[in-house]
Amino acid sequence: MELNQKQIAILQVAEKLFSENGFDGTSVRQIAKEAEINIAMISYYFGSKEKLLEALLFYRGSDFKMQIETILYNENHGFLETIDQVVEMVVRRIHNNRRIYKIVHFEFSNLGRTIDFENYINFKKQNFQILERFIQEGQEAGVFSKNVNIPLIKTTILGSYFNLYYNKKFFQAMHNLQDQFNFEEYVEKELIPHIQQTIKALLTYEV
Amino acid sequence: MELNQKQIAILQVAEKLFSENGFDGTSVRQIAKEAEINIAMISYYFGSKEKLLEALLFYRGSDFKMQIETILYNENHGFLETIDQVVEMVVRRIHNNRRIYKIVHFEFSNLGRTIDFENYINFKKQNFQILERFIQEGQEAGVFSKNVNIPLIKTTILGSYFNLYYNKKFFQAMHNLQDQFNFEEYVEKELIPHIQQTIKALLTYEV
DNA sequence: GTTTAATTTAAACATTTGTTTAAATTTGCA
DNA sequence: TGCAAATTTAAACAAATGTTTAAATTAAAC
Repeated sequence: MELNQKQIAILQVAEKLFSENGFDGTSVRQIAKEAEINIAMISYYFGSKEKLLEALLFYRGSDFKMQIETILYNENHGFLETIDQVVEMVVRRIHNNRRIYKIVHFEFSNLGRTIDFENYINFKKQNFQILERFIQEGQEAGVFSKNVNIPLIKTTILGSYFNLYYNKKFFQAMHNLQDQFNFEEYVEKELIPHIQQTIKALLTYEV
Repeated sequence: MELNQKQIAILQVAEKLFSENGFDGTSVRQIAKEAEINIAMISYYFGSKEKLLEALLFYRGSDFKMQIETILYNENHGFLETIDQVVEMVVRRIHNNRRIYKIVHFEFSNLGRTIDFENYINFKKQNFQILERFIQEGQEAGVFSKNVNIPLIKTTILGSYFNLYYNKKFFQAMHNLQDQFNFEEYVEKELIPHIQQTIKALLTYEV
């Protein structure tokens, strides 16, 4: 599907509004107003509101292409240093794509709404396999513990990020962080080091 | 606020539907139909749809009372075994309350919708402080590493659970788990041990 | 410059939305 | 039993929803 500049502008507005207010909490009139277009343009370009969401997922799907391979096969460093780099990169990437992740989590985590996710899953599968192979190499090299659930390692990395993101408001209030809590700064200075430390600990922990 | 049986039944239906379809994706007619009541009963009992949500959060808030204290101060066991028990209990508890957590995550993670969360935050704060004190004791006993971000430990535990929950469909497809993937079983047999292992590793990891 | 296609517009559409009304029914109590 | 309060009902309300229409405007092609 070819997208012109106007279509991309609409998708970006839709992504913002869907992630802030949900799919059902966003009206096509809101999107049209914020994107400064006529309501009918949404049907004209995308067919319907549902198809607009599909187009958005497809559009962002191509953004998911990741540079993990270049880090993993630039093997000048040790396994533990490489893990640090991978965690840093993964967290920054999901932070950049947090809106579309939120949409996916909330609109598709139940069985109700269904669209074709084959591309999405295939892409994630590829990414995962690269990480899986790296951890296995570390295990064979005797650096990483063998008794770990590799799929759940990614779950823990992403989960730590998103649970902070989804509870941002409460986290700040709970831990008496300064009023003008800077989420991005906290991610860089606290969350990324925490996850790095956690994953390294797990991968070197002998039971 | 006193709630009779009929009101509680309505709240439970609302909780199910809100968590499956979101607040805006659920109509009062759906709730009324599934709860087998007349639409007007929602206004009659709760005032409005928004106030129904507030009542639900308040109702579930009292469920959040947790039994962590009884585990932590039954100090027959070592610190590491106690951590295992705490993780197990926390995960099971959020699993039981997963619907209301999802509602909170998605309806309140952005600044748009706001209601009074003081009770919710105060309660979570109390829970957190119990855990915090326990970890500090472990640190003073020389069992736990001192270089950890305690607030983020809870973030990692909850995040691991919810990221699996929100990606259930994809996780299953990605890792070629059997078709009749049993989420509850996977939580018990794989996720809980994984998180236990992760937290113990982190708390004993020396940098 | 004319004609054809693509884009943009305002208006209208049928539904669905949350809420209210006023009458009917049930319940609790003297 | 009689009466007042609480509950339940069907119907109606205005407002908002996603989508379509047909005309108007702009861009592209010849």
